Amino acid sequence: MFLNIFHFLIVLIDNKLGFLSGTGRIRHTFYSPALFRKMTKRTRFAPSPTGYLHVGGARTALFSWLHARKHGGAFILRIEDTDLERSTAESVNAILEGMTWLGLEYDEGPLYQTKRFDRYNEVIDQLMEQGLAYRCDCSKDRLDALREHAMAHKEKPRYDSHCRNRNIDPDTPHVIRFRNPDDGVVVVDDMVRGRVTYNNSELDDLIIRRTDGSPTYNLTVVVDDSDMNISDVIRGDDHLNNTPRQINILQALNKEIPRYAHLPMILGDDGTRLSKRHGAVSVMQYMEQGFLPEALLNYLVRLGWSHGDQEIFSQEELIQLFDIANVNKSASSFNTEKLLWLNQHYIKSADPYHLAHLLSPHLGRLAIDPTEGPDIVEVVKAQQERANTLVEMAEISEFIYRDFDEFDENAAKKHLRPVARQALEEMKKSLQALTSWDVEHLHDCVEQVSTSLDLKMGKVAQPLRVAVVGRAASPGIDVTLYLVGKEACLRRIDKALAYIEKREQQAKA
RNA sequence: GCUCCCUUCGUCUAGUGGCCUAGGACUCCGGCCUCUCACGCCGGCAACAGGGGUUCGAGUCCCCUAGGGAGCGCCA
Repeated sequence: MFLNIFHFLIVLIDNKLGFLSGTGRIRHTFYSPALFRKMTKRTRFAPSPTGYLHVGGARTALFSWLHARKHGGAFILRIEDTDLERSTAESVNAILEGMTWLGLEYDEGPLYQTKRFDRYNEVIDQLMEQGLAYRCDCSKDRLDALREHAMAHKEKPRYDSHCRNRNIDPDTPHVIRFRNPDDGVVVVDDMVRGRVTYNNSELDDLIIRRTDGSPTYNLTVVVDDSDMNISDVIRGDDHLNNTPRQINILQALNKEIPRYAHLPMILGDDGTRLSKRHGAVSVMQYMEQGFLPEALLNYLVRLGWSHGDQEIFSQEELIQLFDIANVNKSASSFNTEKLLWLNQHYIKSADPYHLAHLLSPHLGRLAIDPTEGPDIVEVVKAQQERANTLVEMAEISEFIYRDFDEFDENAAKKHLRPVARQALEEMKKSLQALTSWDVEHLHDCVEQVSTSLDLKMGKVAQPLRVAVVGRAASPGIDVTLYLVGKEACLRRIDKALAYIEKREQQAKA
């Protein structure tokens, strides 16, 4: 019953997302001739929907996607949801959202494993018939005892094949185990790790069907990769040790062995395993924090991969230059500082119109309505070189849209002093008289006041800046005045003059 | 514990036996530019985990040690 409800939900989500996301749902049915499939590279990303898309998963997806794109192949998304307890529809949603934001479009999928139980059972039955799998009714207690005993004797815990020839009654509760070869070796010829050899004596008879009848990971992965004609399996290196078992199952099934590439993991900035305490781990958190997808992608691709000394890559360059063979073997630590630098780079070089579109929601979060102010594109142009993130850009642009409450203490102390009063008063007069409020005239205006008072431009511009912005940093003074607008400028200069006045009174008292 | 994997500046990396006096990037520190903040430009600090071999020659090949990671589930 639970299973059925679950299926129903998945189908619902599937349909809904297809409608919502729009991307990545093109089905390349023309690939169907099996022969043609074998000739083209087919990669997949196969997350289990038990949480959001984190940066490690995103990089795995990226490498897989690049490998497929580079070779003109197909990139397939498969949802590994056989763990009915932990899989959720929200997670599926979050993963698809993350991939869409990053622009990792898939050619086929999302395919759900929960929809393929019949096929897994078919394969398991086939293995049973061929004597390559068997029923086992060993109790949890027995298995635990086995494990404890092995550990105590400094051995690797292995199932002892106790039920191999016991012919257990199909009607009693049981699991099904794969009969692993007893001797010989399995060689994994990995595209990044090189040749890794395992002794079959290290492996045991793993469970492929649970007591409740559901198939387990190592079986489903093998069946799916094979059925979907995956030519290159690119995944995290936590799966390296599963690979020999999977190869053995594939061989028992008489199926072709795909090429493997096991990617090193991504660690937090302190060198320990990435977790929530490292701040942002979900790719959507990066969106919320004002990162551009191209920056995150560029950062992620350089984690473990390089092309000489090149740091900046366009998507086209990546597809052209990426080579899975150049991927490092060792784990790397996530460094937010460098990501910020890349983000700034992409903000700097982005099209202002495009950026304006992305900035709007971040202004919205500060309860600013971008239409109640100057052209947002002008704001973006003015701030493009001084923001590391869109969040920062919104924050440093707040003064354009509304009056600040207090002057920044240090800035006011330094620039809003009695000596600045004359400059501010002159500026006020001059601005009041100005008929065309544009950058050029505003620039002339500040310059003229400086000259007439025989002051360096900084002596006028800085007090003026603090008066109008509230703090000591902003775009060029002319652009700043222009964006704030005449009315607000005059109002704020008055406020600054009042501040100076008050300060003078206090000094006397 | 056992099996497998990994190890170049703080971080990401270049390096495929002589091009290495170990290069680039981020960070940091100086300086220039400048109306501020940024941007940009110039300069600086900083690494081959340790020990044995092989070789005329080792960051690069081999072995050992140390450190780190993963797997050893009726999780994926």
